[in-house]
Amino acid sequence: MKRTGKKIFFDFISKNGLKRSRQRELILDAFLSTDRHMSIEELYLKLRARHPDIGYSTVYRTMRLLVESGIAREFHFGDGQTRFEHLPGGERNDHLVCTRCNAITQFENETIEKLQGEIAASHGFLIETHKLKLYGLCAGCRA
Amino acid sequence: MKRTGKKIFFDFISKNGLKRSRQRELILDAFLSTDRHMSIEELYLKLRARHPDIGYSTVYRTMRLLVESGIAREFHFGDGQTRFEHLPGGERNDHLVCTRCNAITQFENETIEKLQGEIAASHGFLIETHKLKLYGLCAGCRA
DNA sequence: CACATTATGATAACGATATTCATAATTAAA
DNA sequence: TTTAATTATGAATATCGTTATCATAATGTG
Ligand SMILES: [Mn+2]
Ligand SMILES: [Mn+2]
Ligand SMILES: [Zn+2]
Ligand SMILES: [Zn+2]
Repeated sequence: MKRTGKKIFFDFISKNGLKRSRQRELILDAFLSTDRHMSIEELYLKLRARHPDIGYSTVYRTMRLLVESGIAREFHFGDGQTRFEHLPGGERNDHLVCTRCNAITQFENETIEKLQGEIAASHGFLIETHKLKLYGLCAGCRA
Repeated sequence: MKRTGKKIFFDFISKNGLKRSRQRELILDAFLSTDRHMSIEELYLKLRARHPDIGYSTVYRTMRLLVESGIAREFHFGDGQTRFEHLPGGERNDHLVCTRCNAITQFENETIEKLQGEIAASHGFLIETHKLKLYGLCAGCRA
């Protein structure tokens, strides 16, 4: 039985004495219904199409709550914009980032994960999270 | 016989029809004489102690030139500020970053490097550069 | 030296994000 | 279901790192 993103978020809301709102639910839905790596601006534009009354600030504020509640995670690629991805379904820390078309592909490699742990241990370091980005040209852009 | 950072930079300057200046040399010296990961602000403050006439803009512009000339490299950790490190001595892409005291330790692992290449190849991806950050608590902060 | 060109520093502009504030919506109590 | 306290909202403004503008100064080549 899996706790859906929605449940997690609204549990977080009530646990912290916050209140539900139409906007928060709309933003959450928009975020969950889209593939990873949306920026605030992209979410805002997507929402505004059907709900022109939602404010930019509310998107910012709600995304901050999604991060605090643990169902979203911030990502910083090269451009100035913060992007978000969902955590349910597992952390996605490892990406191929195309420097020409900005395409982003996720990957994961068990051996690398294990080696990261060994390296940290050898420094007495306790890993909380990690990021591995390979920047370059995607197959399409090389052609 | 190694080309010093200074030589590389001023070669770059003349090769591109630019001009030497007292400020550029001071900024370069300040950068080279400090350990990695200085931000613009930190460099500016360090310089201003002895040379109160140097402008913020010039530090920005000069750091951009250092990056273009290949002796410096931008880094974006979590905070809003861009930081720079020297390249002479090899690229340093892999770091342990302490989320409590912000200590940064560099590491490198041959196997991981090799696996990165294999992963990229399997996606038809051409790597230009990469970053691997392990975030967590350093030995000191765990104690 | 002359003079064309680039560099400088102060200031203003910029874009992403955060904060303020008056008003609206939510929630729990009565 | 009303009430009243509390939180949320959207518009506007502020903030912060960074970049652009511009008048003046320094550089360097002939
Ligand atoms: Mn990973
Ligand atoms: Mn590496
Ligand atoms: Zn591409
Ligand atoms: Zn630490």
